[in-house]
Amino acid sequence: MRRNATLFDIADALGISTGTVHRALHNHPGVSAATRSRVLQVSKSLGYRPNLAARFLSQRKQFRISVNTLSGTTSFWDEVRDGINQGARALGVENVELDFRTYPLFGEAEEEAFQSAMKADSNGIVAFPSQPKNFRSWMKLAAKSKTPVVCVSTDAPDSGRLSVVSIDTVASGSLAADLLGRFLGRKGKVAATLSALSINEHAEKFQAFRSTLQSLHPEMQVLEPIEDHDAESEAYDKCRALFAAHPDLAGLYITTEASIPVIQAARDSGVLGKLSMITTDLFPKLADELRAGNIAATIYQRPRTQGRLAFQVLYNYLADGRAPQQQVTLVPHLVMRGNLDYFLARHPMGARAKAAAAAENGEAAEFATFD
Amino acid sequence: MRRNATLFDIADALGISTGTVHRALHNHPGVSAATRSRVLQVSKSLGYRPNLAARFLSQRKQFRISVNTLSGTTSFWDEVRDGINQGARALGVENVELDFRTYPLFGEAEEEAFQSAMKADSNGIVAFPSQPKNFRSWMKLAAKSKTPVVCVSTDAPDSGRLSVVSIDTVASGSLAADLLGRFLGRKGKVAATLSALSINEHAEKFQAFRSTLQSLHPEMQVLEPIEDHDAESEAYDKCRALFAAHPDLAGLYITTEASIPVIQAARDSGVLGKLSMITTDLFPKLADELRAGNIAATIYQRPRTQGRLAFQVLYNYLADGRAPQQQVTLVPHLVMRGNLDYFLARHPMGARAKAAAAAENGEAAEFATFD
DNA sequence: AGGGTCGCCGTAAACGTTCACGGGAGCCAC
DNA sequence: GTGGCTCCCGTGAACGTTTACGGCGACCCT
Repeated sequence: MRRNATLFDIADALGISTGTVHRALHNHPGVSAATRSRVLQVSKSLGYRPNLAARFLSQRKQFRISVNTLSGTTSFWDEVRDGINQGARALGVENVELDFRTYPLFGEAEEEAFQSAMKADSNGIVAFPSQPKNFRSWMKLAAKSKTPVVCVSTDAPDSGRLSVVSIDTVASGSLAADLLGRFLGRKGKVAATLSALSINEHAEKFQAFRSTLQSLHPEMQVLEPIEDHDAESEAYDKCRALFAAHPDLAGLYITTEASIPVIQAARDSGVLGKLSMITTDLFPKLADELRAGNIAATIYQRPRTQGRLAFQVLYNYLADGRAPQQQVTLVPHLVMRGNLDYFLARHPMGARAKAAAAAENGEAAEFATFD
Repeated sequence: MRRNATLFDIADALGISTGTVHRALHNHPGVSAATRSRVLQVSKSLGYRPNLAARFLSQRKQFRISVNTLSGTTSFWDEVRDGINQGARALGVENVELDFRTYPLFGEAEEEAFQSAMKADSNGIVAFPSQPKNFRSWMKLAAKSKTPVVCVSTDAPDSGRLSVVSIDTVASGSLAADLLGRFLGRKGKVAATLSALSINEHAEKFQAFRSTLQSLHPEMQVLEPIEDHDAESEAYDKCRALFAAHPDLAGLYITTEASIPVIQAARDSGVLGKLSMITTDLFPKLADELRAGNIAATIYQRPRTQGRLAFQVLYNYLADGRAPQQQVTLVPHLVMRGNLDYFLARHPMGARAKAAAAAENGEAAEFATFD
């Protein structure tokens, strides 16, 4: 069982010192081209792989990662942060320090968080770009000091971000379409609400929803999308108008977080029972509606997994310099009445209780919250 | 930014040596009860956390983990092994050596793999208990040398295994029930096939399927389960008989891997078009049927994630002594025509091409296969 | 009193990598 | 010939933990 080759093995084979080998392998100055190539040669032939434990111990590098996210009303962002923590803990070596900066949706607090992160010499940032437009200019701050930024949940295209971790919009929209089609017997009129068509993710979801419905269930009719601009009252009003204008509406896909006002509108319009609704995300109020049978299904965007992957992407880049994929997308989970209990047990409220119970038994609570 | 407390800090505070501190913290002999408690006291007050990089470097421990799985016909087990590899690579430090032992479903090769693993001084085993009964006796081998065993995909109750990683059977069965109910307009007759009621997982899935259907869609009728005992011909024959006996059958839930013979039976009986079927797993042939619209949906059991978690559970136990949960269950994914392409891109066949493309761009292929 | 054992503890060398420092060779200029 | 410079390279000390070894009492036995 031969152990891995070390720097010393390479140095020994060439009759040089480990310092030179190290410089050669890392393209540091102070090595002649001839020796460098000989080192690379021998390194490859010995199958050298650096001992990461020794590296971490030696350079004692503490990555400082700033996490800039919303202090949202639902637990979505709590779960994202939880996933980031989880990713950091799963690391084996603890050489990363997380700075959480949270701010409300509106206002300039987002920019302040960015500036504060830069001032604190963060090595990397995980951020939610609430306004992709403005985000571009925040990003210039980070670009100055070559600080990599990974977007989570929403992309900021052409902003120079390192990568983005989000739900696969096409998979979400298409799944919703296929489901609604089968729930409704492949006929009838359906609609969809979204935040704004100007936001890429929402536009893509709707596009996927419509095109899938047209190709798989061509007899169905898709109405024009409804934009609520993240305002509850707008969602409510527009949906009441929708239900009034289309009394024969059979299905509704709510891509936004604000599903409660839509459900309320359906209730007030008296169409709650005869409407098949598919919503997005999962939180207590929505769970109640799901259990009551008022909505058929909800698409869970796995915030915890998003957070965990965002962290891992950023960490791998910082630690190894590995360029990640431009985008990392993941499948959403489908939650219906049938499997609702499974998700509630893993939800922050339920999971906390469960983690406490696990701790009683001396078990690790870590895996209680995997999805 | 004060760094973490070290052994030396503790030793210094007490005027003793690091060796003693180390012995005290690890309950090693050679320390008086008095000093031990003082060490623990100071350690806690300083918030000491061991530097894992230093630990790994020092003890240079190479965990040897044996992975005993099926050489199955579908890609399920390839994906499980892939996930285990992924878990090992994501570790940050490379101190684990994986020994893969694969064997066919029947025969005594499974026992041989166990013996071989013990002979090779494996520190831990990830195994699939193909025959939970016999498994108990294999486990005695492992128990002798206190080798922890984590079951993957199927549990072996009362066998002394450390933990099990599998799909949540209740979530699977209940989801299938809820879906079929809504696909069929909440009425009609449905059936389910499974491998054998004597296998816990299958019994639980069916039980969840039936009880969810009864509670959510009480007007529907569930027939007695069909056991195929993992034999394709038996599945085919019994399903032909089923279709003949119940021409009004509306839905079918196939919990087993062997869905192809069932589909063939439906085709030969001429009921393929009017039957709503939900299957399990995902492989090329099944993808074709899904794309053709012959089955409504399939429940993907996320073998890669199962493998990754099984590895992590075992590793955390070996490295930190953390007792894991008795069972780790995960949600299955729902695959329909709408989101099929997403999964195919991540499947071994598609993923290989994608990984190659990512490598071209200098990107890490690692995240191409996440789910 | 000498020798042996046992319990407690200090010492120091490893593990493999990183990095600051310095030294020698060569070269040019004054 | 002295000084200064650059280019290449060796040296050695860190990083924090583990572990084999040895030492120093205290105690018991003959």
